[in-house]
Amino acid sequence: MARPVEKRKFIEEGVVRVVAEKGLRGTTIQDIAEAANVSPGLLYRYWKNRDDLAGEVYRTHSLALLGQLSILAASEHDVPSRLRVMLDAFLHYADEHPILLKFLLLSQHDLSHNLSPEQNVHAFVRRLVQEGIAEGSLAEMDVNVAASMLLGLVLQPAIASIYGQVSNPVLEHVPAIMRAIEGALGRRDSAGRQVCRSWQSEPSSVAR
Amino acid sequence: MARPVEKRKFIEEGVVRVVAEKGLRGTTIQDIAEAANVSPGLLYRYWKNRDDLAGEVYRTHSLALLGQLSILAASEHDVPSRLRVMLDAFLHYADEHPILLKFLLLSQHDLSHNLSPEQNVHAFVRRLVQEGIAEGSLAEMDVNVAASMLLGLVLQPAIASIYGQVSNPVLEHVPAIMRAIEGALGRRDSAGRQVCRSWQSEPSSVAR
DNA sequence: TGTACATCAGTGAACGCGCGTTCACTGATGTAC
DNA sequence: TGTACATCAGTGAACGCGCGTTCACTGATGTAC
Repeated sequence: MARPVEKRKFIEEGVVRVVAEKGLRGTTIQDIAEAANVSPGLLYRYWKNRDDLAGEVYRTHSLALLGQLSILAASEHDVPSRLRVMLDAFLHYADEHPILLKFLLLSQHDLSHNLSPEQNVHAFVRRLVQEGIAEGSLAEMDVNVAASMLLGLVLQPAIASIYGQVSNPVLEHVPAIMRAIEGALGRRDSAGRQVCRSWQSEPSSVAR
Repeated sequence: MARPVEKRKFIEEGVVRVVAEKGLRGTTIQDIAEAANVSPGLLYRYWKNRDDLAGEVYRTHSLALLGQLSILAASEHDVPSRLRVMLDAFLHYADEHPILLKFLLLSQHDLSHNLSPEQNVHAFVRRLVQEGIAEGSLAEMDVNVAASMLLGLVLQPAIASIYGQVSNPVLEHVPAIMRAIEGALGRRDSAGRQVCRSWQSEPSSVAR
């Protein structure tokens, strides 16, 4: 047992599982070591302490997810289409990696300081809302309120699915959530009809 | 220093402040004792331990808030009106008791087992959605998904305001959030026009 | 190919601090007579 | 009204367990010659 084995990854995977279950402050070094099948001492070869470990893992997965969503968004040409591909990818992620998502959502308060202000989720969504208002697909309103509502509309169903309050796979609820987003934020004319045609179009390429 | 002083209440208030800041597992008995200006030992006269104390306080405030919202809802005769008075009261609460709300939201994962299943927030909102669909003011859709979206639409702006991402007072955003709720969940006819008139009416009695 | 040594991922016993919890004690107030 | 005693909210020193962290050690693999 030496060079060939990479137990570092076991630890990175273990901490996600334990923290998702017990919360960061509720998990001990022993818990992590046991979950990773590793001696407690090994942790300190790679990280300064538990917060350092959890922070790095949180940062890595957050940026990976946000980066993936950014790339998908960049290939679409209006905000409704971007929202659709991102929603699709996010709920796909929620179905595939429920424990990882639980880790990310539960640890936000303790670990989000590991992300720089520009990497902040709220700021990311706000930029999207600003673009939507500028291009005329979203109704004019307070961008911060709109961003938080959009976030809530997407995150809460994902959270509910983690707690078994919503049926799996969540991916099946994309159409319902997409309609709700359109209704909540989409621009309408004085007769109450939707203004931007791209809300209706089918997804161009759905990642499954 | 004896009978006349009721330090029990200092502790109940102190634990809210500290847990809102550090999270339940991150706060020590010492922290609570200091915040309440009380000796650590006193805690054990009234509660079995920290979780017992926090659980009781969580339960009390959750039920008080939910009870208050229920009473307000009961005096309105359709779901849109009920949603409006509840939204108004909830955001008023968020403005008046931001630390208490932070405590309740942050401790959900650790403490919500202190509420019985019927006292669960998701179940509460789901019942409301079911009524709305039955009376025709809400569009027909999966009640669990609808309940979680409704919750997200309201909770996320409140959370954002706690973190300073949305301007205070949040109460000012009631009209914007109400419009979003209507758009996201309200029933529409085939022409896309709203069906239920009560979405438009002004609040009957706004608690300020 | 064999030998001697270096490297370094990984171990786990040991340490000591910080924390939750206990409990003998204090002293102000209430009460009996 | 005064005295003696009971009550009980509140204290804080002391204890001991559990936890984070350290570090001397192991042994498999790599490398030099």
